[in-house]
Amino acid sequence: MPCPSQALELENFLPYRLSILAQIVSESLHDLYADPFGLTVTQWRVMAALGRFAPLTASDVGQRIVMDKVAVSRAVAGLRKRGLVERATDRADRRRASLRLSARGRAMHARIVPIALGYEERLYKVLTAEERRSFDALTERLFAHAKGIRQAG
Amino acid sequence: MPCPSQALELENFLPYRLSILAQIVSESLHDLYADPFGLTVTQWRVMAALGRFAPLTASDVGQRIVMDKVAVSRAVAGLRKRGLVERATDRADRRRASLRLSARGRAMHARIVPIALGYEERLYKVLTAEERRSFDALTERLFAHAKGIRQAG
DNA sequence: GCATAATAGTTACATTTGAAACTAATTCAG
DNA sequence: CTGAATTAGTTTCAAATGTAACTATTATGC
Repeated sequence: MPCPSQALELENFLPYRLSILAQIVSESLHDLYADPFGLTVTQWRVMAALGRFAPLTASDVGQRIVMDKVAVSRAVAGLRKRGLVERATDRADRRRASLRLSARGRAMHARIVPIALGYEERLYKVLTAEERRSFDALTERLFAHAKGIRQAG
Repeated sequence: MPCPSQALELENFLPYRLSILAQIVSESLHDLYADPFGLTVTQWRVMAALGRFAPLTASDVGQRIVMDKVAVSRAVAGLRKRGLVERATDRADRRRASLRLSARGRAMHARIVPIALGYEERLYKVLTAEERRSFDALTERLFAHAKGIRQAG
């Protein structure tokens, strides 16, 4: 074998494995809230961010959920049209506007959260408590490291 | 507290964490091959599948890389236009066509594989060998379980 | 102060993606 | 056999997405 550069075994290749795992989890969860609540994945994430940290500006939301400002803007537009999110222009800096869930938005959020946590719990059932902690710690480290690598180039 | 349904802490929520981890890893890798080779993520995955398992039909490819047939069809069309993939209609069943990398495709594949494996190795450096095995085993179990949950409904 | 640059957010356009309809070939039921 | 049902793969049309341009407002340099 002249050039024994290892073969790429797709099924064992970390980026690929992470991608399909994240995909099936995200789609499974979406199956649970898409139909009853009519939310896209991005809309739900914006609601989740506001449910936890409101009030936030659109930029804050984007930072929290790692989503660019255009995507946030569109998700918020859709949520406002349905009366789920309220916006208040900042008096001091009128470029900014703080966002928060409306009463309706909070009510919907409160109904989705147990569904989301229930799914997560169901998923975690395949791991022991210790494995679960271990997995969380490992993903955390991988994430931090991946960010570092990316910036370093 | 009347309804103590735990709060959803987005930053600790498994589906969310997996999603952003997979995203940054996939994008980082894409940064490495997009510019020099002009491939999309889906095109690269098709090449990787063919590089490892050819010949495959389009359906086979879709199964391997968890991608629907429309996406495979489009990726293959692009790769064929660039002379990276060859198609041969099956004599026995003329609906099918087996796909494989062309000589050019193999050459490009051979140049990308070390880059991809190098990135993976770099990413894994933040884990010990044992942590790495552990992480692989845990993702494998989570993936199998997520598939099971999804089908069960 | 006033022109310039920077920031928050939206809009417009082009590309990508996904769902459904479609074509072509094969299988199956009677 | 013959017509309905299946399967492989492509095309079509609508929706989602990303990039870049744009508006409005605030900060900065001189």
